[in-house]
Amino acid sequence: MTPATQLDATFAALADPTRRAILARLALGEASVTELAQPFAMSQPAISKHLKVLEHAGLISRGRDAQRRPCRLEAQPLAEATDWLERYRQLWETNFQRLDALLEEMKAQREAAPKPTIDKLKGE
Amino acid sequence: MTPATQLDATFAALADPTRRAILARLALGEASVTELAQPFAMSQPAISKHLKVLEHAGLISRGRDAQRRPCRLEAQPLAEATDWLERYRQLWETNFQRLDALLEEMKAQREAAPKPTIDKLKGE
DNA sequence: TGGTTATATAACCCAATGGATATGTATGGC
DNA sequence: GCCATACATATCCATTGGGTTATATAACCA
Repeated sequence: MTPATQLDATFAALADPTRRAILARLALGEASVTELAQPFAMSQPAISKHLKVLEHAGLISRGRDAQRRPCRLEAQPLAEATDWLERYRQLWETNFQRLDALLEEMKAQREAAPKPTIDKLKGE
Repeated sequence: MTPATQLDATFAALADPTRRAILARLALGEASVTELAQPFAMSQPAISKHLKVLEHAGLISRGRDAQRRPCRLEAQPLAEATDWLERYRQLWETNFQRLDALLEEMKAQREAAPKPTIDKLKGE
């Protein structure tokens, strides 16, 4: 899977509150499908579908214990998603600093050339 | 918007590669719709739709400069998403340590009671 | 005023998603 | 072998999502 596709799958999987709740539950330890389904007002097949999505995204893996198929959290895709977010959050912060610097600069020569764009954006 | 709904919108917005690319571009500084559309083999309305999704998720905001509607990255939802991910990644790590401890314990008394589940999961 | 540029909206298409119910399959206990 | 348990798969349905083209709106320019 290409990195972009992996991120697609990871973020798409995380976009559903049921699936995030399942991951939250799995962060406390492995659990069977029935155990995972219990808190939700939803059919068991619906949960199985969600688990399939999570498994396809690599966010969980599953074992076998008699009839049970215990699910377990896999952290690597979460780490990749975090990395992506962190990277752009940092870029944004530096950009924000640059913007602030720009505003300072403009303030110094305010009368010479008014530029409404930045001021407007800054105010929002 | 409830926190869960906000996370829904944020992760759903991030699940599309075009939208992630737009955010990456905006991390370098604000840009107009046309500028954002230029790198993509996609119609302008398609980009406008993506921007609407990003704006609805609070990931961007928009100003006005004559006909242009400059877009600007908004970092707060990114921060919230990062927080969510970090929280569960950390929980998972502690859980992983507990699992390792459990494996040690089982190893010590291996002959008494074989439990295939954990071994299988560990191997994947 | 009329034209050009930048962007938004409308209407439509098709594929994917999230849910349901019904049924199939695998495993263990008796 | 038979039944129960745990889960998966099949099918269906309504909604959403990402794309298109065509058209409307908004702001500047001559």
